[in-house]
Amino acid sequence: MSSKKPTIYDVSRLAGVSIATVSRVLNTPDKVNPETRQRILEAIDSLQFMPKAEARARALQSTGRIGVITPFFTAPSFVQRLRGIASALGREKYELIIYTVESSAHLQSYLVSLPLTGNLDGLIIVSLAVEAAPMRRLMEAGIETVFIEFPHPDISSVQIDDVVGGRMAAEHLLQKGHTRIAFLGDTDLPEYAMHPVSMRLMGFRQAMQAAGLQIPPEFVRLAPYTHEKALQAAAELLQAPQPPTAIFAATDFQALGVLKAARQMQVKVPEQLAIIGFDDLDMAEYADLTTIRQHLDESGRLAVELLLTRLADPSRPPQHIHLPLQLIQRQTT
Amino acid sequence: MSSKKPTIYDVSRLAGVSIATVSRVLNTPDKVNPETRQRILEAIDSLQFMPKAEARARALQSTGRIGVITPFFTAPSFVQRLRGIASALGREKYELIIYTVESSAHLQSYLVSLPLTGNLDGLIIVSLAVEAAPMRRLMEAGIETVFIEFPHPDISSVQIDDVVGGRMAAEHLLQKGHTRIAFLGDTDLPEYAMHPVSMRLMGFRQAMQAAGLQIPPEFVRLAPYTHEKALQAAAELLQAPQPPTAIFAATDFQALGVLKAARQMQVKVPEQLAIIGFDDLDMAEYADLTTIRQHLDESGRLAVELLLTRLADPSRPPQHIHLPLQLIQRQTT
DNA sequence: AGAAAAGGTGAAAGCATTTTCATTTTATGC
DNA sequence: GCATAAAATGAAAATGCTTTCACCTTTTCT
Repeated sequence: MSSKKPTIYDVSRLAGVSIATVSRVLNTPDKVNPETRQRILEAIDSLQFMPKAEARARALQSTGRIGVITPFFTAPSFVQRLRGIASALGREKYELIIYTVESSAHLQSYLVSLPLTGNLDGLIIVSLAVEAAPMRRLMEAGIETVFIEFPHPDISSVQIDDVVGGRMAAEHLLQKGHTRIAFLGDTDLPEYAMHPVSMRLMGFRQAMQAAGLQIPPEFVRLAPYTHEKALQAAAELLQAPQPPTAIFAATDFQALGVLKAARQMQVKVPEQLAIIGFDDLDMAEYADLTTIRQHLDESGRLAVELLLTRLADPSRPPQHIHLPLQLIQRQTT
Repeated sequence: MSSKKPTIYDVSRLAGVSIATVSRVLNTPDKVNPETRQRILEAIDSLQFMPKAEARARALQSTGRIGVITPFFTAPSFVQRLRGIASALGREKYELIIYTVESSAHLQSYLVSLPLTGNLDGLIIVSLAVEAAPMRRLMEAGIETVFIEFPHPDISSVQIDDVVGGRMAAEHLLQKGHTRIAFLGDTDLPEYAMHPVSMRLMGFRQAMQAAGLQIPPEFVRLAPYTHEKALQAAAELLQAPQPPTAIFAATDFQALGVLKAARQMQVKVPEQLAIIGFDDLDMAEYADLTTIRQHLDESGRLAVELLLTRLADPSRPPQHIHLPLQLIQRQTT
């Protein structure tokens, strides 16, 4: 019932001595009279007293803590990464602490305080750009760090090549005979986060160029990362006088919006409109969406493994894992 | 060179500010002028200043840690709850620590160690059954606890009434004129976790009974929690000589499998087959699935609020919030 | 322009414990 | 007995940090 944590003062009061004596019982027991000591020990027991700060400091010192800094996870792709991380960390003796970031200032504040007061053994930073100075502090504080989706020469990372992915998607559509291909990306590019979508667009552009094709400017659409907006953008594309015959959506989540638009407009997929996504979310399989798989779960798992390796043996050099991309052909192309 | 460990005072002197400002740079960096902050950070770097965990713990009365114990989150519903929790906790000064549980023993081990070494201020336990003894220990350790989906008189909780939800789903289908209604639930009922699906089935049964209808035994199907298995179970139902005209899937995730089966078998939804799900996951909206919304994000958010309220004022009595369910009518019924 | 709100900062009051130092009590030697 | 060393204890200072409060600047609004 009484949830108040007892302090050394409570003990001293109960035992009828000063706090100094209580402290001595704890630290230098032989310096206090056996009878007094006994009385104080009883008081300690009956109050369930535990010198908290110390216990905490000690616990935090050695106990393994691994932090994950991630953009606030509305996007399913972050969730799937997190799932990979959690599953890899599951049986380890490490605690998993989640820091969600929702603004650049927020990220900065974490980067300032975590190395110093975070008590972390390791840190995984997902899809966020970190500047040189905070990074140096991280390293000096002895926190092993792994980036996901952010390359840095001195820090281990797990990356995918979004440019190649964009190219793969485009080449797949080209190979199916499409020439009028539109691109749908998202606009949610907070300045503090990576924006892989731009890279995918770049790859898409490269492939189109290589095939000698122009992309009409109105075929490159950006919409906020919601189903409705994606749906709306797709609808506008399809209502144009010369609509595209294929759409490359830079994220599966948006591809689903496109699919829904096609359904609503009675546009047959893939006959009248081919759709390809990117990510291979869980839902992509359900929706039979052709997509570029980037194995999100795996990226999280690998990040944890990189971290654990380095924690076990800090002399190991940083590694940079490039996760392969894979075209998953389903029903929408 | 200099042997003494630098303290916050050294930093403040070097940076020409008060110790308060240095402390703020560490704890609430956005509350200090960028230029000042920069100067202080430089001082910190040049002195290799490292705040002492013990002193910090002392000044900081609360440890600022909130744990979440959740079954290992493959299921999207857990993820959405977690999202609610993370978002509610976002700006608070609490750390969010995730403990994923994958077996009964695992859960027990957490319940044993967390009260002692966890250093937690609060704990949210999601969809897990906790016995009396471990719970007592939790309370004695002074860890405020909130349950999601597990009722207990002395502990705050956020619950939904799955029986009512099952009834709502059934009544909706009945009202649409269906009489041959099948039920599809999942079989993943680890002994340590709650199994709301059984409750939903119970509600479903009640409503059918109230309408004077029998449920043929073969119309109650259980399948593992994957798309494929749900799809397969649905296919079997639909291939029966007298197939159901409606299916109530106990989770949206499985409802999507049913939808896919219908699509593959060219069964028209909702004309030939009505489908209703449960949860209202993000995907439900995309799939235009009629479902019972249980507002998963909200349940996480509420749990955090309950916890914070009690942490702020432990004398507040435990609350039990019953989250209302809501029928979301979309295109599949 | 002046008033009100917001932003930034330092002085000082905690926080729970250890440690120093002075004081009281007890034991010891002659 | 009586000084005197030794032992036991408490008051208070110190620890290194956070946080509140009040004050002083800016900015914003009217």
